[in-house]
Amino acid sequence: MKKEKMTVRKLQANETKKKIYQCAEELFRQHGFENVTVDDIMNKVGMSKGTFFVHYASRDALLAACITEFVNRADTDYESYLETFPEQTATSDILMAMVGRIADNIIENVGYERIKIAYRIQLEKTFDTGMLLNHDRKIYKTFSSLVNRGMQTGEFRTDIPAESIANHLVMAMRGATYEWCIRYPDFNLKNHLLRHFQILLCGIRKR
Amino acid sequence: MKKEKMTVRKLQANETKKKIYQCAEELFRQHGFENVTVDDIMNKVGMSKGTFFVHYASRDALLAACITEFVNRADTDYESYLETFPEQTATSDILMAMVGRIADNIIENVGYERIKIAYRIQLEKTFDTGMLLNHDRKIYKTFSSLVNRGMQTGEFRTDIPAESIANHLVMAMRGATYEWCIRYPDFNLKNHLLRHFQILLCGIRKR
Amino acid sequence: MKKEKMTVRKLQANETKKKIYQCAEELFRQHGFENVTVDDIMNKVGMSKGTFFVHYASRDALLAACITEFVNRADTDYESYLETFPEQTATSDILMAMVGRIADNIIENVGYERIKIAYRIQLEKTFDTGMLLNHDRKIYKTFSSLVNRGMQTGEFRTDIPAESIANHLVMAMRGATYEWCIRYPDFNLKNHLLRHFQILLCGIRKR
Amino acid sequence: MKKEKMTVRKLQANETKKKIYQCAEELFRQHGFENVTVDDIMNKVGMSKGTFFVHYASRDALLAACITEFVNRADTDYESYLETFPEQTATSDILMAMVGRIADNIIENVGYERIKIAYRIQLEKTFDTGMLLNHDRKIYKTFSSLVNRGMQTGEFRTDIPAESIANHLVMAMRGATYEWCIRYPDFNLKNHLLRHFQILLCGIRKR
DNA sequence: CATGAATGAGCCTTCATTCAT
DNA sequence: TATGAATGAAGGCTCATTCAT
Repeated sequence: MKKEKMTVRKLQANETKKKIYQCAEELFRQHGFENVTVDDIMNKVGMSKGTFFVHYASRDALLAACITEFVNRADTDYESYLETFPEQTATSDILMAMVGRIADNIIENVGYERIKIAYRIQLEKTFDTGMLLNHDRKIYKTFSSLVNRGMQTGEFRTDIPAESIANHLVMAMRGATYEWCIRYPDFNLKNHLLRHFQILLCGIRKR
Repeated sequence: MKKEKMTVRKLQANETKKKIYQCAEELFRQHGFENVTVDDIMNKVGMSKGTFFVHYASRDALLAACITEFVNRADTDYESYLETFPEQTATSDILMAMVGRIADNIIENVGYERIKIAYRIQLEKTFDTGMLLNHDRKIYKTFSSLVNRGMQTGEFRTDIPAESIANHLVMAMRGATYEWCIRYPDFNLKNHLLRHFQILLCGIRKR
Repeated sequence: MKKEKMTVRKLQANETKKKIYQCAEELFRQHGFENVTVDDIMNKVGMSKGTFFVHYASRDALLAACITEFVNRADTDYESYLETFPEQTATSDILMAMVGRIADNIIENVGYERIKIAYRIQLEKTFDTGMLLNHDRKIYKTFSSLVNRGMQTGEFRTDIPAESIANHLVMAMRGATYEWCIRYPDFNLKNHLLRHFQILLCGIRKR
Repeated sequence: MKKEKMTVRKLQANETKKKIYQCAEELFRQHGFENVTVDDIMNKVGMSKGTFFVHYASRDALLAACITEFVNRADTDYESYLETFPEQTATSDILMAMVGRIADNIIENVGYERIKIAYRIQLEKTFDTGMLLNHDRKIYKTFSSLVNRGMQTGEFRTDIPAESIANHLVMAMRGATYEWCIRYPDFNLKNHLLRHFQILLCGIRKR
């Protein structure tokens, strides 16, 4: 009985915390990180400023929470996706499918504003940028194993180390994503990305 | 006589404005745009705060001036550089030389901090970002004409429009530069850029 | 049955109130009155903030309770101590023994931090300082009767009223205690006090 | 001409700073150090809060300035006063005159509220308490040399080191002053001090 | 043109207290 | 009784901008 009461209140509290988070996030996306004050957030939430500090130790704590969220959103498990392909599928095709899927994830799951913020933060380095770059290591590994597969099947050139090629691919991904951020909405991320990787693929193929 | 005095004053004024600009720019590079106050700037200049507003309408006006400068710095006339190559030079070689030159210009003339700021500003869009993207059109044209040349000499594939290829190349440049910004100093821009373009080149070449 | 429960609850409540008091007191001694918040206290107690206000009407109410406690601690019954001396003991000796005992009580029973707080509060007069000065009247009486005894036995001068001399002695006590507070720990209260009273004693003795 | 203008403005600025100081000081005396906010001060001054920070780096900076002032006020040069006495004057008389003069200085020049604050600060030790105790060293020396004189003229007992006696005297001064602070206005500092020193003097005299 | 004192809106944070559960 | 989420009034401090000199 006591426990239930506790749960009800905690539920409400969580609701509040979530609302703060959501309002903040929306404002961040609209106006950028540094241009949103605690006042702005709590005005939007419709509660008192003091309440903010009940749920977040500081403005920075909320920022950190946001960034963590962004990273998590981008952290789709691509590895498992790879296993869905029939064994005889050409590595190039897997690679292209992969790139398409990543693009979809970025566009739909992460979203333009969030990505933009993530890219800004990396340039500002106010926060531990390691998080974001670490995350990429997963992508590095994914690409790396993919390139290796292509080398073993004799599809890809072998004069450049697989790892190095993977680096180039990730860099290209990031480059296209950055381009999307600054050209939005006049830039179709998926299309450009696919075409770009087609060119890169030609450059990687054994001839 | 009155005129002379005016001239003297104007000269002094220009001197002052320039000094403000230089001090501000250095501070911006050191601490980032948002973290430098008018006080900081004028402390460094060694003049009073009021003087700042004599020469710049607002803090933002100075920022805008800075960005314009950054763009101009990057605006080396690469076209003329192209003409220095003997007529029979392979387009691939010219392209690679070109990329190397651009890298040198970015690294030495523009500099890491300035580039980083420019890239940040594009993401923040507090200012007219058009400037920066316009500037690139020059590079687009340069790459475009280069790709065209390669197509005419039969070196490059012709199934993709030259302009489109140029777009991919510029995007790759920007991607590598962004990577430099976030990985600095553990990332050799010129090396990576050249290797990356070698791969791209393979993807563009006729086979 | 209901009654028993009530008693149980009351006991628990008292327990809680006491715990709050003890934790608060320790924090006050460590960090000073103004630097301890209700949060700090209840954190140490390990209960919720709301509970504090169940037991104390306000933060100030707790402070008042503390001060009362301090006073009570200092309120050792010195009178009864006096009676332990053989009748023929010289008054000077009793006086000195008395002073030594008071010093011991201050040092060991009351303690440095508590005394310091008490002395500060008297200067701040945020609370009813009367309490503290009233308490002293007991000491006045003790000293007074002692001085009277000395006069009757012909040990002490009689040109100054006994009460007035007692006032001087208490003031000297307080002065030395204040000195202890501000020179702690480089000041041995008991030693200094005894030496000081030796001088005073010389000034009081009949010659 | 330019200089004069400068002077006029600086004069006004100094005026403002002084006004802030005076208003602050008055509020401090009325309500105690911690209970006065920058808002309070500037409300009284009748200028904007920002102006406060033009003249004082922080609230604490103002507090420090106040305390320094208090100390300076108490720092009357008693040494020179000593020299005004005819050579054959009895040391006891000089000592008593000295004490009277110190009392006058405390009462009239320093003032009740300021002394109270100084004594509180010593107990709080928020600030460098050294300042206040250092100042006393002057008094120590003054008393010390006076006691020495008394010993040399054979007026004072010599079984206690002059320095030690001086310590007792200063402590007594401080004790009486503290008493004044907490008993104000029902305590005549000068009278009590003189009577107290008369007793002490008896204790110090050779017999 | 240069100065720098004055401004005031704004910012993040703290904390005693209330109250529904 | 106990809880802890919510409150809101302060508090100290920053900073771009204005303006009289």
